[in-house]
Amino acid sequence: MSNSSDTKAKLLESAGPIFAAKGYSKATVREICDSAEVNLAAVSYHFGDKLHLYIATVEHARHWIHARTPDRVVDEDLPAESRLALMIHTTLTRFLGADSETWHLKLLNREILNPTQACEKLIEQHFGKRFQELMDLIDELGGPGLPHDELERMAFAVMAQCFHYVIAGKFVGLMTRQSGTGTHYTVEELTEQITRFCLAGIIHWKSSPFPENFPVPPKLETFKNTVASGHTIRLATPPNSVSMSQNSEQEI
Amino acid sequence: MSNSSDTKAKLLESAGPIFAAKGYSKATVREICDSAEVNLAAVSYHFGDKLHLYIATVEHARHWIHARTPDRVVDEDLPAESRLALMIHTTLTRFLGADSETWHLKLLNREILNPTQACEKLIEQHFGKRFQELMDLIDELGGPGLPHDELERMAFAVMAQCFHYVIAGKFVGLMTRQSGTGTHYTVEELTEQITRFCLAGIIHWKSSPFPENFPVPPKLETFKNTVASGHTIRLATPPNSVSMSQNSEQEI
DNA sequence: ATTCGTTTCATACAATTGTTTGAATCCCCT
DNA sequence: AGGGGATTCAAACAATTGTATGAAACGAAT
Repeated sequence: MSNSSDTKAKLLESAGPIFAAKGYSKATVREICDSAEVNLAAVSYHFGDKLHLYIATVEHARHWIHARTPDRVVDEDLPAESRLALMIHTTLTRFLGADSETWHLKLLNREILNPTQACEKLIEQHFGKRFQELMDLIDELGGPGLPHDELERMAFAVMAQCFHYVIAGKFVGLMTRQSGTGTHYTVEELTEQITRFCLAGIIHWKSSPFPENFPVPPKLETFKNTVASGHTIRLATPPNSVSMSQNSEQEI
Repeated sequence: MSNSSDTKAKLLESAGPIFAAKGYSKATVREICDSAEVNLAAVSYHFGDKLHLYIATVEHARHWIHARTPDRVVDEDLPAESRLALMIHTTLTRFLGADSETWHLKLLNREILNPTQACEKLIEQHFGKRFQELMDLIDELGGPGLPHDELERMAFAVMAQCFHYVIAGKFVGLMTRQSGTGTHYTVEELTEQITRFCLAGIIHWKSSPFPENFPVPPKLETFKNTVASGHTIRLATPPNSVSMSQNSEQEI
């Protein structure tokens, strides 16, 4: 067996950042093997094919993170507000950090946005824990008696804002280029912004009214000659709700 | 010239949904030509190459939307709360609708997440308008005197939540599968949720405190043995702020 | 009807990429 | 020292994809 696990490990370590940066299909096995300084056939020999190398890489990343992440990320003794800030700061730091340091999480993040076959349960388990933690926190902050679905969607609201600066970073850059506020998007400023915004949202959630019977948005096709005026809310929803409909064939 | 523009139009119409669904690199010229029922060489002949077909398609989509979208999407006479709800509803409806009806916007959305060379200014212009509209609305809601950068980031907070269900739809589906709340993610419920949450966040923004001196999040490497305890906020930020750093090589 | 520029078509080419192959090499064991 | 399984290597194969080519078909003007 000799140094068999050596090449295998080199491959896993090299494949991680590349898969994380370029995604499954744009990462080439040649590039990975070059980076790992192993022969091209090594992937086939040690993992069977590219897909199974990828799966092993995701597993590797999950283990790496799992081994270094305590069951509860935040200290129970802190006030809830600080715990929320801490969670947000941690997430932003890890997602916005240099590639070389944070590819593990970025790879999992890629799986979040585009789950692939064999990894769904893993992702579900790992992020499910973090998500539950966030929901508990929101429950504590938002006062008791919040319905489960509202809690869930508020947790998504927090996550969405953290994700946004990772996913749509280039867009943020474009939008802020002309206003010259590009320097206001450091991890610290974003942490403060998101924390304060979400705290206000959560704490005042119950007393925040929804403007009822707001005019239905005109459909795109008839936009030109229609002026919005007060109907009731349009009830027609797409056949499937949000769950599995979007991003149907983006990766793998 | 005969029916030259016929094939050209067929190509543009067929390329749109395909590029929108699969992205630039995964969409193949052959697939597009098959769908358009034109010869393979038509792309080369009419557009030069695949890239210029793509650029033309984005342009086409932008024109299509631009011609159907009034300068101001929302009615000035409505109360600001209703206008926010309307904006959010419109965005969600368009992004979560069936592919065949909404590929124009989805293609532009793809450009947002991953701007490509020739289209940046177009996207910037189109979405810049919508973004400014949103910022004006938040300014009106959040009371006067809000600094520009705070306004900007709040607008991103609203956008981020709308985008989230488009981008991370599969993730939402996975997370909500076990709790059985999948039916709570219709356009209407999401509109209400996001509107109420953001309204609370915006209106109570000024009075929402940031927990100062919250403990610094332990770095991943040392997670296991470190217990968070009160330092000051870590000031070290990644060399570049969020702007152009992420998603460096996802698409062409 | 012939001509000529435009458009379409079937086919071929070159580059890339995942995978395979069979020989060469290494390393442990007796 | 040598046998034998495990591993590495260079080269090749097959499939896909963007693009180019040259002939054929078309349509309007003469």
